[in-house]
Amino acid sequence: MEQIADAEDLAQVLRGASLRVTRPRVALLAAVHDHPHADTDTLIRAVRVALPEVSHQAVYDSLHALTGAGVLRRIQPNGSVARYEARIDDNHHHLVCRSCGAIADVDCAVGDAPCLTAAHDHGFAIEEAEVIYWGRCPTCAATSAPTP
Amino acid sequence: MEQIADAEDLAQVLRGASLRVTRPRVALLAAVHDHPHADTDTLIRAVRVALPEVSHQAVYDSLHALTGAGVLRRIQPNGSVARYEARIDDNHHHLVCRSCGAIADVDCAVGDAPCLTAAHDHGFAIEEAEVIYWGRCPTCAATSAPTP
DNA sequence: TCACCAAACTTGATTAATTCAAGAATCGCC
DNA sequence: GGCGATTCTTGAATTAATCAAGTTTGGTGA
Repeated sequence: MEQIADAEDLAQVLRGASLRVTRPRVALLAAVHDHPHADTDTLIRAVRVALPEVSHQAVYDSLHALTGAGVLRRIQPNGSVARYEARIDDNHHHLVCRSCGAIADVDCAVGDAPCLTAAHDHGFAIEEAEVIYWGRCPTCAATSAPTP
Repeated sequence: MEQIADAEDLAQVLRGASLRVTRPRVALLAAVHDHPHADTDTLIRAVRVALPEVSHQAVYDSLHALTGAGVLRRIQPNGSVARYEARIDDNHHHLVCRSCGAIADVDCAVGDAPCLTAAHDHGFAIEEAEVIYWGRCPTCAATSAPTP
């Protein structure tokens, strides 16, 4: 549970996004940095280590505010609950383990804004491509079970 | 609400996947063919047009069975509920509208099993790549609102 | 430094999607 | 046609997330 960035840095991130700096938000940002790809429940618990009295609603509100401002990114692989990550402005994608649900980051192979060209865009104005690689993490791949 | 494939064809699909052929399952398969990318609630309603007495649980069970057998594919773009599609064995991806949630299919630009090479796989055994293109559908793009 | 006010937070209830569980009905095989 | 396992019905329970009303707090301008 180490603090990767100090409170003042995180406050700057919030100010930079025109968001008010509150204790719950700073604690939440720290929690997301500490627990990449964590779900909401994990984040609530992590925030409460620093601020025991924070309500779950404050965390939900903050997650929405920070996600809306582009400070956090929400991801939600197929049967999973919502998870959040401190979004760096790179264009990275995710590896998800079918067995244990572990998530890892992968840089995009093609470039900075790749995959943005679909074969046939049906008239859609495409803004972003999200890629999820499904497979088995090293630990689960080593386990006997061939395919769960 | 036209039947795209007749009941016997759908029954064959089920038998081919070693699944028992039941009225709810056949009706569900037909419903998924008729309503591509529909959510569970829509499918329950569609199934009940043909079989009014079907329980929601039967639909949930059938969706799990057919998804597990590879006859259907479950997709769930970021804040959306689960949606299902009759999975043809091609490797196609999805266009999702950020405004209205509309989903369209896109063939994969790169080939049959593309994108399967990530820059750095972290030791994962990658089996499949899922791509979601986020943007705005023609209708929503035409609407004044620049970004919702 | 102080006071104000909108934004953010607390508290507590509510919704929506999905799952769990026990017993009845049905499918496929013999 | 009858048997046994699977599937379906019924109804309750869980979980994630949202809604709503009232209180507190951060930031701005006096």
